[in-house]
Amino acid sequence: MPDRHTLAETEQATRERVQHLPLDFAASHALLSLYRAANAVRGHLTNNVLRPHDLTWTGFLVLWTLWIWDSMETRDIAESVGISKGTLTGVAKTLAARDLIERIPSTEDRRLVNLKLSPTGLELMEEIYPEFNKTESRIVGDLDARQLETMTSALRTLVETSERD
Amino acid sequence: MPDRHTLAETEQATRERVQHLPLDFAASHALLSLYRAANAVRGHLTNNVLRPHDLTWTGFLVLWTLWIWDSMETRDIAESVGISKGTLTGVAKTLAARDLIERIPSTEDRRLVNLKLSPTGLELMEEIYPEFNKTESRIVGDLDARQLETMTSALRTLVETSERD
DNA sequence: TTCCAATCGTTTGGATCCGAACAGTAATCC
DNA sequence: GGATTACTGTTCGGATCCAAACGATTGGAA
Repeated sequence: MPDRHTLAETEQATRERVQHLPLDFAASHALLSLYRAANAVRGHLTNNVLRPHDLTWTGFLVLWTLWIWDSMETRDIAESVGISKGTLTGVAKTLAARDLIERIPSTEDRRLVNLKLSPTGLELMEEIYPEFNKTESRIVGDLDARQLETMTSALRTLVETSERD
Repeated sequence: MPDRHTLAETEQATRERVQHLPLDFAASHALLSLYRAANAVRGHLTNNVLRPHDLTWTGFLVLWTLWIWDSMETRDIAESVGISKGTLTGVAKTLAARDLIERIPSTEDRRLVNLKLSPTGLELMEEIYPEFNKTESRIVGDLDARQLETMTSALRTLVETSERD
């Protein structure tokens, strides 16, 4: 059992290392925790729920977005999922090859392409999502309602602040 | 201006879409916010602070880890940064090619390799980190101390819960 | 009408990332 | 002490990811 560094130990070491500089430790620790949490949650959901169905995290997010919004233009999907347009092209190609989504070129504006969940894709989402959500529920299970609400609200603020500039 | 979907609109649409299923909406919204926030913050810091110095997010995290802990075995660095061993090999190669880190094979156990910040790397970190932290501070600036503390604590709990199983 | 700037999705090149397979080294078992 | 097991960092193939360059299309300006 190697002695790995816990989050708390890392924070302590950080403080000692740069003690002489006028830094905002609270901000640093908060964002380090943010990054680690997102990584851990993503990894956990990917390995335990998505991988058995041969789905990628990004691929799942695209399917989920199409499930919620029925049909969307690719530019909006990319922005919603948080990936670049170029990345979406590749992901969509992979999903389309498995008949999970359909590509529907717009007739009004021939530059645009809409994506839509196929019947197979819809079926897959209705099978997977309850399981996915059950795992989500378990992950946040150690937080009480007040903590969860405050955290969610704070995270939303971070999104707005980061994207504002 | 295309009408993109905000986080709140997405949550509302989600609720309507899967209303008939017994789901944990609070958990779903919390983790969606978590993922979006991590992505937004990472993108903002990468574009505004790291890119001008030609540094990758992952590369910066490795440098930062070595800065805090002086020297580390690669397995611990990978675990600390949250990437696989194979990924670290590539990142370390890139950083070593720019003379930002040094590879130091262990004499006791010849399987092990230690990484260490080079003088150039140390200089770079002392230049970049104050700027990095200033941006971090601005990102969390819209949260009061209580919110920030609750959020950080909740995120730590998520890390532990996710990695426990 | 005729440019021309804006915007779409795609392609390209390079870096990142993972899981699995791998060779080398260390530790353990019998 | 010799064989097995465990663990290290590396390599490999395939998918993801981004920024930038690109061709196609649109719509407004001259």
